[in-house]
Amino acid sequence: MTSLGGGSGERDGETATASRIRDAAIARFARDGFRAGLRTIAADAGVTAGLIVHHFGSKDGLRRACDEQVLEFMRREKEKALTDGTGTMLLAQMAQVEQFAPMVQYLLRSMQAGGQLAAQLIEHMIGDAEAYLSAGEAAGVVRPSRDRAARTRYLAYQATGSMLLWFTLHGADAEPEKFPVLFRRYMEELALPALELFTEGLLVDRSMLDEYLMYVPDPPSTPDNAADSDGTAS
Amino acid sequence: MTSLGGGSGERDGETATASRIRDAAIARFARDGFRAGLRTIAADAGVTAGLIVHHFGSKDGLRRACDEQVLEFMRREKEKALTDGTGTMLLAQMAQVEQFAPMVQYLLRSMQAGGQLAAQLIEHMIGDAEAYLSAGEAAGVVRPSRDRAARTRYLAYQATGSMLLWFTLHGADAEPEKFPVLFRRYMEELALPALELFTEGLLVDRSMLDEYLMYVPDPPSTPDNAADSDGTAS
DNA sequence: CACCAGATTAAACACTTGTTCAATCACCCG
DNA sequence: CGGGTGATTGAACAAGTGTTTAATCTGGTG
Repeated sequence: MTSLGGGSGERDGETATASRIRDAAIARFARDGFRAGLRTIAADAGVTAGLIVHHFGSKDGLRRACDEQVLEFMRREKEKALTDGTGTMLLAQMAQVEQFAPMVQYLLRSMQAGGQLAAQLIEHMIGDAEAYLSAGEAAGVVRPSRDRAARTRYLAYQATGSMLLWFTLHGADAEPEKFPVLFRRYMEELALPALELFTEGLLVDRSMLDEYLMYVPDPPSTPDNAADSDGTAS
Repeated sequence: MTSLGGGSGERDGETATASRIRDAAIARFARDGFRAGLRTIAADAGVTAGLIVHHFGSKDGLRRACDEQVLEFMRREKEKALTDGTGTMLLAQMAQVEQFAPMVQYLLRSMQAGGQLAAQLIEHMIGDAEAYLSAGEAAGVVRPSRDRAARTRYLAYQATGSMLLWFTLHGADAEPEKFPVLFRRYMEELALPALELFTEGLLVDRSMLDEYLMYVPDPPSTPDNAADSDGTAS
């Protein structure tokens, strides 16, 4: 196999070898984490370590190229499938495709490490969830919230974070071929409690919520909360 | 200050220097992650790198000692405060105490890396949540679930995972002194949507849940789900 | 005091890391 | 064919890693 036919081709101004290196790096970073050495990646791509820095400047440059590739891949795929508002479903679908699994795994690794890609991705997901939840509200299937932006962020963090933690603890590090089945297991384990919580809630009465609403002076709409730049300076 | 009076003293059979090294390691691991070098930790503790391996055998031995210390610290603290069933409140309280903040931060690092401590901790939290939710059900304030064990795991992963992700993305790495205020910000941002979701749910009608219950053949109780025996074995 | 065990150190070791450098190779243009 | 340009290599470098080893220091016991 000289080139992966499906997901990853050369970007403009990129030689075939460079993109091969980049793909090998994504796969290796996904498998071993970002502490993987340049020589290992070079061996995967059938080249030398020196050539990598010749093409990408440095290891950090290589990682930036990987980030960009994964992000653009996500952008492309997003239009081909409907999300459930949190991106979890989208990721689950992509992880089933053997070709795309490394990308998803790279993404998880990126979130473990907390890079810029992770932040961008989360913001994307929040944006999608915002649209999705708004549509749901308009259609009358989603309850309105007292603070829509806060709820959107909350749901996105919940969905993504729990998935991240689950994979971290269940050793998604190990064999990449286990990844798709792990993903399915996660979804199966999660579906019922999630649906229960979303349709029926957890608590029987409203006392805790009402107490909180009584206690907190801040009214529903806080425009500066959506930006999340700094917010509370005290 | 020769010894930290509050949280960390010598354990039995441990010299004062050893515990000083261990505490320095916890703080340094919390600050820089587990890739922190032995020489850095040694400098923090005012000793040499060789002495560390003399006392702990290896870097991994040192990390095991740190894990054990943090875990035992958590065990001790757990009895002094009521949890909200997920451990989040407990962590939030502890993070406010300047002395304990490194422990909490070490814990987050441990979950980022996915070690054994993280798995143990999550199991602890799930156990606590189990008891707490059961008590809530008995008291009539928590709705019963069709699969209590699955819901418990789900809630624990949600709470812990979203917190982990939030801190990873909001740069809890940087300044340790920012950690307590970051924690408070997280709780404030989270409280309203969480309470809303827990008391009112997200969806207006039950169609999605009913569809799922119709579609899935598996009845509520799956005994092998509660144990989750294999864990991180690979 | 002599002696020993443990704490502690400084230096070296073997290894990996990312990066640099000069040399070679391949190919395209004139 | 000549020449130049970028791809590519292998070796070297400097810095860092965890670990080992021999030596020194220290304190308690006979």
